[in-house]
Amino acid sequence: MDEQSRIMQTLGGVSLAGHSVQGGMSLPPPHGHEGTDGDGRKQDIGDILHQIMTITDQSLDEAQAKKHGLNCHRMKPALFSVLCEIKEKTGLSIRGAQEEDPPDPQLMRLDNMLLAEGVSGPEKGGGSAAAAAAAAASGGTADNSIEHSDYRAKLTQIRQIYHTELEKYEQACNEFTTHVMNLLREQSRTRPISPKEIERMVGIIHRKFSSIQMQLKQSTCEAVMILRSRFLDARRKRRNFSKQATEILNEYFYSHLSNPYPSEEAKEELAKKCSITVSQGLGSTITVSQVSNWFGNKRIRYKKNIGKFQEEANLYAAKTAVTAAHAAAAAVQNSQTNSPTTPNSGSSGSFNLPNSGDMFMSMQSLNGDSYQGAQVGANVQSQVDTLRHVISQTAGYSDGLGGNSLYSPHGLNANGGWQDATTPSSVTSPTEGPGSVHSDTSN
DNA sequence: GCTTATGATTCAGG
DNA sequence: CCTGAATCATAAGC
Repeated sequence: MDEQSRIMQTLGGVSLAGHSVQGGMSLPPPHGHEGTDGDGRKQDIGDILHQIMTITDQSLDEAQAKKHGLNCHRMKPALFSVLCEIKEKTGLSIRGAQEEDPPDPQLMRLDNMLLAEGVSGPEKGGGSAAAAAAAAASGGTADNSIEHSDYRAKLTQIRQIYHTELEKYEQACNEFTTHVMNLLREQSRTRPISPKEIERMVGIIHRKFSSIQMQLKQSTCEAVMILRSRFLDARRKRRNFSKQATEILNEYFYSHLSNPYPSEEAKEELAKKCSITVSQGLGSTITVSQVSNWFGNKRIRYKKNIGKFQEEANLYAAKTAVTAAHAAAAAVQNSQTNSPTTPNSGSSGSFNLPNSGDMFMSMQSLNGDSYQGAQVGANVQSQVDTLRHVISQTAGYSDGLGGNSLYSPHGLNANGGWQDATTPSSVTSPTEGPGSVHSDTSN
C-alpha cells in the first residue's frame, strides 16, 4: 500500500488533461463537500481513487462491477495516462539503472569458443558430411585421421544438439514474448500499462531467455572441452614410436650429426618412411611435426649428454655406414692405409675424429667391424670419391681428445650449439653420399 | 613404487 | 615460424 499512497500523493502535482489538479490534495475524503466545478472534479478523482484503492477489499462480483464502472468512467482515459506517467516516473527510474547491460564478457568468451570450435557460426556441411569432409581433409596430411574424424563426428553431434536446443529456446522465447505482449495489451485496457512498459517487459523476457541460452552455451562448451580432452588432448598421451620408426629417425640423425636439421622435405620423407614401416604393424602414423619434435628432443638430449648417446651413435653409425662401406671399402683401401691419424680402431668404436658426423660415419664404415649384410648403394663411385675427399681432409685434423674419448662431433661448438655447415663435409650434397644411404631418402 | 626414457607442450629469442 | 630449453605426462623397465 506504500506504493499506492505514494502514487496518490504524486498525483496531487500532476497536470490532468489540461486541468491543474491543485496540490495539497492528499487522500481526499471520499465524501467531501460539493463546491465549485473544480472542486467537483477533485471530488470525482478522489472518489475514483478511493474506489480503486478499496477494490481489493471487495468481493469478486462487487469488484468486477466496480471495475466495469470505472472503465466506463469519463475520467478514465485521463486518469489512465496520468497513472502511466506516474508509473513511468517511479518504476522506470528504478529499473533504469539495471537495464544497462553491456555485452557480458563471459558470454562473449563462450561465443568465441563455440565459434572457434566450429559449434556455432556458419554451417559447414553439417551432419555426417562434415565429419566425412574433415576426415578427407586430414587424410591428405597423413594426420591421425581416424581419431580426428571421430572427434569431428562427435563435435558435429554436439553442434546439432546445440542448434536444435538453441532453436527451441528461440521459439519458446518468441512464443512467450508474444503471449506476454498480448496479455499486457489486453490488460492495458484496464491497467495503466504503457507501450513503453510492454517494450521493457519484452526486454526482460529476452534477457531471461538469453541467460538460459548462456547456460546452454556453457554446457555446450563443457561438452566440447570434455571431447577435446578425450580426443585431441589424447595427443599428449604419449605413445612410443615403433622400433623401426625410431631406427629410421636415429639413422638420419646420426648420419647427419654435423647438421641434424632435416629440411621440410626430409622431414616429410622421414615421416612417410616411418609411417610406412609402422603401418605394417598397428601403430599410428607419424607426422611431420612429430618428426620435428623428435629431432628437437633428440638434438637437445644428445647435446646434453653426448656420452650417454655415444654407444647409440656408434651403433647407428655402423648401421648406416654399411652401404658405403661395402661399396667403397675396396676402393678406398689405399686411402685408409695412408691415413695416419686414425685412432679409432677397435671394435668398441670410440671416435675421436673431430669431424662431422658424416665423416664419422665414413670412418666407421672403413673400420668394417661389425657389419652384417648390406645393400650396395647405387652411386658407388660418388661415394668413393667423397670418401677420398673426406679422408684426405681428415689427415689435416689431429684429435686432441684422450683415448677413452667421448666422441665429439665437429658440428658441435664450444657453446654446445651446432654450427652451421662448418665442415665442408656437412650439409652440402657430395658429403652426404658416403655417410648415408638416407641422403637419397631425403630427396 | 621408483627411475628412466621419451613424445608433446610451452615459452622465449631471433 | 623455427629452434632451444624447460617442463609435463606417460610408458617402460626395474
